[in-house]
Amino acid sequence: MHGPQTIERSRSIKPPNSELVGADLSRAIHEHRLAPGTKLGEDELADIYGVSRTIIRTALQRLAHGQLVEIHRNRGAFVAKPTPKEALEVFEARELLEPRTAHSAALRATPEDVAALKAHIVKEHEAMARNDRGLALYLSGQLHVQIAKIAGQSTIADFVETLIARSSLIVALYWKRESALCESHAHHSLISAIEAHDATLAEELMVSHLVDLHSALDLRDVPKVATSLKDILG
Amino acid sequence: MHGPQTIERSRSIKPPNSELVGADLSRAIHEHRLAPGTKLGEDELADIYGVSRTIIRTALQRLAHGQLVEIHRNRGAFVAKPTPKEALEVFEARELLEPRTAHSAALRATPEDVAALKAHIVKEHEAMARNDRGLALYLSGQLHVQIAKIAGQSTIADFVETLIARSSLIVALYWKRESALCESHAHHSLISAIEAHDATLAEELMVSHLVDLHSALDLRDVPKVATSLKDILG
DNA sequence: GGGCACAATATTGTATACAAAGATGACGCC
DNA sequence: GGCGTCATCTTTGTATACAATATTGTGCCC
Repeated sequence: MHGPQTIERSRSIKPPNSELVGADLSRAIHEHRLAPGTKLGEDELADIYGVSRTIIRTALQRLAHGQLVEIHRNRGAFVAKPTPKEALEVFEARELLEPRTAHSAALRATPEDVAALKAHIVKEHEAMARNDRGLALYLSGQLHVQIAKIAGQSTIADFVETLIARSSLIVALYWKRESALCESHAHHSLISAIEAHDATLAEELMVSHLVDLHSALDLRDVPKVATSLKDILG
Repeated sequence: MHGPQTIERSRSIKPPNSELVGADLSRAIHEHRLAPGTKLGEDELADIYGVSRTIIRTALQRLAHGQLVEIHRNRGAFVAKPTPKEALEVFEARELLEPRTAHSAALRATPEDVAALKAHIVKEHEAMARNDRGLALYLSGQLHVQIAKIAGQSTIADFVETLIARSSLIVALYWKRESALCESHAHHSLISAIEAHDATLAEELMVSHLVDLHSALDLRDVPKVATSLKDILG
């Protein structure tokens, strides 16, 4: 069984604060180590991270604001389980924002930016080669965030970051296609366009990449990771 | 002097929770009763609302995530003071998102939606007639939020809500023009276009409305509401 | 034997106590 | 007299204790 137990606490000497805890949980969700719907008990997490519930609550509230976690009053926090409608909205929002960020990024990217993107892709490949699906997925999302940041619109970049995070949950629930190779190819050509400062091409590539991702989702069905009850009944 | 002291605590019998406190503070910021840079001391707010610092801290953290409040570690929370760059980004983001929401809203608006928008405008007029600039400003922003919600994209509507809130701070800092009449007119024609389901027109009107707002800002200067020190020196 | 009511338990919500960090003011030194 | 340093004080950060609510298990009644 995977769950909070599998999260390794950071090895820093100082006890982690809410930001570190939040980042760690966020990463675990990104990498699909925490499945949608998983209960995030406060005492449990407090034990794991070696801090008081105060820290944990702060971290959970932060994640809840980013809609990675749902908090039900008096019932606790759970890894969010986006509905098909929400999933659709997230991808529609991405299709609205990200082509624009790709465009701007292509115009503004410095050689250092491009180098960072390429280094990122290398790590992505390594993770895939290692068959580390979780890490590959995380890195794949972070590339989109990085492009948004290069675009120099930190406000929109923040939005994109939120959307990417939620996309990870959506992939966990609604992904129907196994091969992720196409993605890697899409990222390559995208970076090439950015490197060549071909904004129009970058924008077009981003559009088709997102459409491709979007079409790899099966939003008709109920979530694969069903409620425990439903899971048993199904 | 204006400040937290002027906030009337809600009269409900039950003590307010963090959501209520956050909403109240948010409203106070929207209405310019709390100026950018104002210190939001935890004990002070706890006294005002009659709750413990726990509640206040939760509320402040929520507001900080929406960038209405800045929290500096070990220094406390302050009403945010967007820089000119941030202000520009907020309006660029609005110019990217809101025309789209106006377009969708025009296509989807039900008669009830339109009625609600008109009722909203009436309240806006009343507030202006009463010379209640704060309330008028709040309502003016909320109209944009309402349009985004009618568009049926709750994800994007959330983004717009954030941007509107920050816009209120930006107006407090960078507004150079006194007359707000044009706004009212813009809102009128926008609603008419939505009522007529003329999506293209609604989109265009939103663009020009935002450009108009944007151009009414003076982003070259440093914030009007200066740091206390600067204020004295200037 | 099934279902409802109630009690016991576990978990979250809130308040408070204590610790740590920054801000302020006084004192002494240059 | 100005400036730096140290001590005091205020304010925030964290942990813990207590209260309130939801959940679960038990027993009774039908």
